[in-house]
Amino acid sequence: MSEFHKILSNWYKQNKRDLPWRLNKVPYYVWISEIILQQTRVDQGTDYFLRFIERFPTIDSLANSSENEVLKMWQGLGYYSRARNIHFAAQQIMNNFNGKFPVTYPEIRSLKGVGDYTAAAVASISFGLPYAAVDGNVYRVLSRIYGIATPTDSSKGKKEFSELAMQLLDKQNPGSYNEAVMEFGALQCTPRKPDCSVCPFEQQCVAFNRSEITKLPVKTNKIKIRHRFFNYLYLKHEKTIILEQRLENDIWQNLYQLPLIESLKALTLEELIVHEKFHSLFKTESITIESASNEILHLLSHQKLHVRFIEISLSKSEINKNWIKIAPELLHEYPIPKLIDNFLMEKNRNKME
DNA sequence: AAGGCGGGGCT
DNA sequence: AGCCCAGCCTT
Repeated sequence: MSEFHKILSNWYKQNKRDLPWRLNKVPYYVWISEIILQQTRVDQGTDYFLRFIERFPTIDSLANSSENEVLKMWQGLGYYSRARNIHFAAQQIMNNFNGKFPVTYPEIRSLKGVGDYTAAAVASISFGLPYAAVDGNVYRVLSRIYGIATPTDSSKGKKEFSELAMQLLDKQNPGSYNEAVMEFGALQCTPRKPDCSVCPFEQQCVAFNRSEITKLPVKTNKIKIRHRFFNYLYLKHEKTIILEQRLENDIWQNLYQLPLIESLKALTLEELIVHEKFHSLFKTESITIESASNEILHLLSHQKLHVRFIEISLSKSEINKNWIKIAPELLHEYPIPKLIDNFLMEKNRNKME
């Protein structure tokens, strides 16, 4: 056992967390946990994992559910393509692998939503196969200990780090090795303010010895924020409410929302009612706005949404084709962005009073 | 190679 | 306000 493995495994024994997907390494559970944890903190994903496997205990039950049901379990977690891909991949397993979770790296990698990282994680943790999982934690830990300044979001960097990770991999215990590096990155070698005074790698850590902890890892990517203006219509028709599905290739794809008028800038109510999209939604001109909320700012990683809710009473003749008319009691069946859900919950609560 | 995709926590 | 999180897919 190399010095690196010795230090790491010793640290892991003392600091390993009890996480639900570590109790039972069946591939289905490991797979679901890895998808949920993509770009998602353990604290945020844990409850989702427990609810997901309770609702869909087997690959078969997942494959035979509707996409709406799967998206509903994902509501509030973000990056919803993960849920759509999980659903699709469950059907891949039923159709291509006879309902048995695939047992080789290339087969696992062929599942929709499973990239190099997730394939390596599942293959090593569930099947003991010698593949190094390289995630954000691994980039950070290796870049610091070995003093590597190659940008982790470049193809050169991805290649360099994955090759180093494969060299370091403990091929006798690839699963626990991968888990240990990631756990070390998550708990000890943290992105900001790591407590290097209690780090077992303090002696050999290149970044620490050069006082370059805050400089590593290097990322070049700079994200640009796009501003968007959403005017949501809360249309009341007798006791029902109106939803529509977002089918565009955009945020919240396939989730449901209130009918939306997006504009290029913030609109006054006067500007809204003469807006082209507003007119195209309604057959008659006699629409009156009952009330409108102030602008709510909703922040996404790449977008800043300026959102307003417009309340309108509707006559029956004005139900649009693409609109779904539902009773409020059925809202729990529809996957809805958290932003919309919060608004509707608030409306419902007021009604109860 | 670059851009798009959520929501939340931390500094 | 900016960065990051057990990344992946599309163009």
